[in-house]
Amino acid sequence: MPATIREVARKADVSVATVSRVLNGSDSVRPATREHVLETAQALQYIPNETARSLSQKQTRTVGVLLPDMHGQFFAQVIQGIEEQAQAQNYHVLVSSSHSEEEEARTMIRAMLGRVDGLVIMWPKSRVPFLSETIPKGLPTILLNAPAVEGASFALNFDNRRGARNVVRHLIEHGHRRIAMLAGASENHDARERLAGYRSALEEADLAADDDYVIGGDFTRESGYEAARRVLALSPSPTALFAANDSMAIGALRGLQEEDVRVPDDLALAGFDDIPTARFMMPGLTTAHVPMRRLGERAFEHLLAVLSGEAPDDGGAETLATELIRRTSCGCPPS
Amino acid sequence: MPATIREVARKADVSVATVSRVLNGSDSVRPATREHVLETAQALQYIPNETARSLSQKQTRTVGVLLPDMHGQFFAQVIQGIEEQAQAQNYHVLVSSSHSEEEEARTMIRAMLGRVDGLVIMWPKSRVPFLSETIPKGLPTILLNAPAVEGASFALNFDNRRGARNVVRHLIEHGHRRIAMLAGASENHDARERLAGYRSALEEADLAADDDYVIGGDFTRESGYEAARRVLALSPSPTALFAANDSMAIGALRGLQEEDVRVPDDLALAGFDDIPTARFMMPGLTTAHVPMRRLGERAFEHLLAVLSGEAPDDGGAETLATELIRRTSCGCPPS
DNA sequence: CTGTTAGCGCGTTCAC
DNA sequence: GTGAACGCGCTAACAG
Repeated sequence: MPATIREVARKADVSVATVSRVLNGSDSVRPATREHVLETAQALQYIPNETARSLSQKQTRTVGVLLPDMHGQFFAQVIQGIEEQAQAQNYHVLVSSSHSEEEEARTMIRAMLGRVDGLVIMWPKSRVPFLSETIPKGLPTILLNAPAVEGASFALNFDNRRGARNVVRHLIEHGHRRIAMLAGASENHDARERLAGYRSALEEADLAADDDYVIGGDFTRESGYEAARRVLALSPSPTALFAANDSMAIGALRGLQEEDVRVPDDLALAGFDDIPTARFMMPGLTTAHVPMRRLGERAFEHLLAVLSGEAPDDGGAETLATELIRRTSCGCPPS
Repeated sequence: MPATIREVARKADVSVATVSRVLNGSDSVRPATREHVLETAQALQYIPNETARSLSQKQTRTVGVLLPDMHGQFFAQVIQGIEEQAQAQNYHVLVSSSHSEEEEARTMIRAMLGRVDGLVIMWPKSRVPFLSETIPKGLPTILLNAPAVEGASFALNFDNRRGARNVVRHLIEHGHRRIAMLAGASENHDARERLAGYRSALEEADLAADDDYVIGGDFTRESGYEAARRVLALSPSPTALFAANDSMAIGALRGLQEEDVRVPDDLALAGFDDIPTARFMMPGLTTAHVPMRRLGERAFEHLLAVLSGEAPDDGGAETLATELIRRTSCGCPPS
């Protein structure tokens, strides 16, 4: 239905090569010719067939993005970070969300093969086994929030351990000595790192790290809500609670308030991520800010770099710093 | 780098046509031949080049999705709805978020042209002028949350007006007679409809609709937070506040609580959307549930229908019902 | 500067 | 059943 380059060429009385030249801005074409071609292209409402271009240029100018199912707020921010950079470079973004199941992820990756020039995969699970088996050698791949780099071109992580340690340190500075932790799923890489950060802060302050004080959760608000009760059952009672992410902290806050526990007076609380709502909780949630959008941006930037041969393809890594955000749930005065 | 169909054919000692046949499942091929081809394809790690397939089949099996910048849960949910359906039908999703600027949207649409078989565009602004000028005739387009259907194949909306009316009615049932509204931007279609619903509920109950009681916002938490002060300055004081979306309601709740206003005792509060956090606010936020994910699913379903000729391409419309969710911010007892 | 031509990788008639 | 050959729309040498 739409006009092809050939029709434009015929109508403008030039060759397809010339049309191609003027449309791709490049080469040398006589200004008069150029203008004439441009006009007839306009008149014919000519739109280049991107599929054909991709085929002949052997590049799709598209990156595939695979994200886990959860991470509601993250989803948006990461993609927007990627998308913004991509857009600026005339690249496109093909998304697909696996449901955190290995087999499904495999399927999705296979489906994207041949449609993308590179991949960005967020895979917070501990096992990252499928990469080398599923992704063809030579397809640049950026791994997000994943424990290992094997088979990937590059890995991007937050500084979870240090961030968590800073949060817990801050709680300690407030005078707390019995600090419980609401942990994430043990097979989640971020969750493990944050737990490790918690432990190292405790150790560094010569505080006992009682395993009973580590309560299991799964990063959902619901699990945080349910954990509140278990925290209150702890003996001796902790005076502070560090949740491995804000969603759980928000769930826990709700659960605590239902039990008339005052935060931070009866129990100080801190989270991780600094999701947008954290600031609007009452009290405001102290947390570690995680640059989600930046993660997406860096992922694309680096992908583009290896795509254009400016960066090696053999597994570098980078860590993005987090920042302690003091609000009032930890006991800090309102600013 | 990857193997082509030709190599498979040569290695298997058959023609490319045969390879193509077995790979596309169809036609009649001798079982022995089929198996042999399958094996060598496997051995060569053959992966069909999707770009080439698209070119020869004149279809990309890809849908483009254009969403406004407004971050938040919506983004994720709508895309996931679309993506899930697409995945099931072996389609792909190309995303791109405009920044709510017409010109930018145009650019993004143009960039996707020739790469997609259809478009899903969310455009809550009142003016939807660019469609017919920018989108080639014949490219199926589903419009989301938009006021008009001109030039689109189909339009999908929430029942904002009815939903808002129900929320306000509920507030009235609680005995409130002075109900203020925290409205969204006036150029936003959803916001206008919700305002209209508010007004009709008031009218229906013979309550005065004082314009002073309508406070302007922009759907962000921040605008809700700032609006809280203005609500408190109203005279006579309203006894209930209806926010046009949950984000603003959450911002307002925070602002009110900072002023020691008790919700719902001093001021009842209700929102709209039922975002995941609404339930975890303290008090729980009464709101209208909006099936965001379903919106995405329906969008793809219908797009596929027109793509396969099962549905007309000439501008039908559908409205998705919302549901009143009673929590405690309106004065309802905890369940 | 510009036109001709050969692919890009695959689906698909149309003969055999 | 199977193979040869053409075409999808465009880019990229290679000639002029």
